[in-house]
Amino acid sequence: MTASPSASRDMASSRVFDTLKQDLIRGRFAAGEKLAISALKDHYQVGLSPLREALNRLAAYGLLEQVNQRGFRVPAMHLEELDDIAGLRTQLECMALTQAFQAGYSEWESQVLAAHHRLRRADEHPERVEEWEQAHLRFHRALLASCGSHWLLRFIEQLHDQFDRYRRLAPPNPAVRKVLDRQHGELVELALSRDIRAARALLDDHIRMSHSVARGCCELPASDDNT
Amino acid sequence: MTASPSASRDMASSRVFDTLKQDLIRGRFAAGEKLAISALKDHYQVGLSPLREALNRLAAYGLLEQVNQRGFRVPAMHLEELDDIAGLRTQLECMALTQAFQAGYSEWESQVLAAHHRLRRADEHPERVEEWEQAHLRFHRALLASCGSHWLLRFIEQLHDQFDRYRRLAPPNPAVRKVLDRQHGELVELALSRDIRAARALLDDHIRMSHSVARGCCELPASDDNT
DNA sequence: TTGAGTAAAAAAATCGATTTTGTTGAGATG
DNA sequence: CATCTCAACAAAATCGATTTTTTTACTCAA
Repeated sequence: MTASPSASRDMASSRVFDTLKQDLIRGRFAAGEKLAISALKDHYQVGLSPLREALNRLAAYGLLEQVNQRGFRVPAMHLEELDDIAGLRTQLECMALTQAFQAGYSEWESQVLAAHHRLRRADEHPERVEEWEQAHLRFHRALLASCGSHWLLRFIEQLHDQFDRYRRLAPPNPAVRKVLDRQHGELVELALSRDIRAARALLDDHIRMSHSVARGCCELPASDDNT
Repeated sequence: MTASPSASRDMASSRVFDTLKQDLIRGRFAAGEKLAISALKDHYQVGLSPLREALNRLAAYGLLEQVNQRGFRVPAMHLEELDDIAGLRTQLECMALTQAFQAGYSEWESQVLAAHHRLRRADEHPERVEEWEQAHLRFHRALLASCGSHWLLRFIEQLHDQFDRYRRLAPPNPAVRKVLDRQHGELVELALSRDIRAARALLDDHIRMSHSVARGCCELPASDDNT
């Protein structure tokens, strides 16, 4: 789940890194907001050192900004940046998809099918949003997993997190969700039949649709409020 | 120069981040080596907290590995990974180059010319290796700077650092250096004439050449020694 | 009223010490 | 002789307190 630190459930800094990361992606903090370190310390029940280490990791990961001598703040959100993220994500995922189709064998197919099954299961309980989100993330991960490039997967993961930060601003939309879900199923079929061209086009559409949904909600939130 | 923390010359943690980052890229530590934190503390003349914060950032950046409850270690180096890095770097830089050519205007052209001039100047003093390295990095940065994608540039920078970690293992080779230098000049010309196709091919060659040089030295160092 | 200067308060960064965890090796046991 | 246990040690992670820097609040002069 975490990007960089081959995480450990035993370290306070890793624990707070994971939860803070999720909270940032879920939009629990306002864009541009300055983080009050001592408040976080109380909220997450950790000491200063592990908290600061987690904040440093998140800043290096791009989910926080660290400024000179005045702490950490949540990055502002701009329509422009969303477009950048979505466009690059499309390119990198299509690249990875192509390689995954070329390199993937039966183990990969099994993992994709399994992940898709879990995603459909999660679909049956629309109220458990976080479970669906996790299954969704894992499905897309499984789809590209066999691409063979550690670094490409790493960047895609990072972009996905950034993208979700925008996408999560949008309210749930059952109609859109239904379309996206159908696309997931089609992606699985195209993966099994190794139809690269069609799969790339579909993945492109898939991201484009989430993109336009997120785009609709991006202008609303203030881009630079301070606290 | 640094990737994530909009750096400040005033923070101990940022200072040690920068120097440690350079030392890692320059290969001052053996691949796979476990870092002795208290030794680093003495060597870099900082306290534990800023040092640990820097280590955490470097781990999130991918220049260190953090393991459970046993500190930090320098990532092992594998031929396989070098190929991954080089391949992805080629793709991303070609992508950025194309966009840069489309979007770049006179200010960009000026910056490219200026950076190239500084690189040629640095060439005149082969003994000042670090100056050349910096000028080289800045030249490539200037070439892609106008591509318009913050995230693409960020990933390229990260890959460049990873690539250099391998490339720096190779001993200086004046013959290769001469070819690479000529290519820099040609890239400038192609940038000014906006010859995208030729420039992409040349950039591909350029990276491929560094890649093969680095490749020659990658099998020698032990891939997983512990301390 | 505004603006520069300054002192008090708040926040961030850092330090030193403590706690926790992992590692090593001697001795006991099968 | 191999393996297991457990104490002693070393290292990492964390805590609490201190130092440094920024921000705020206030005074006084233009």
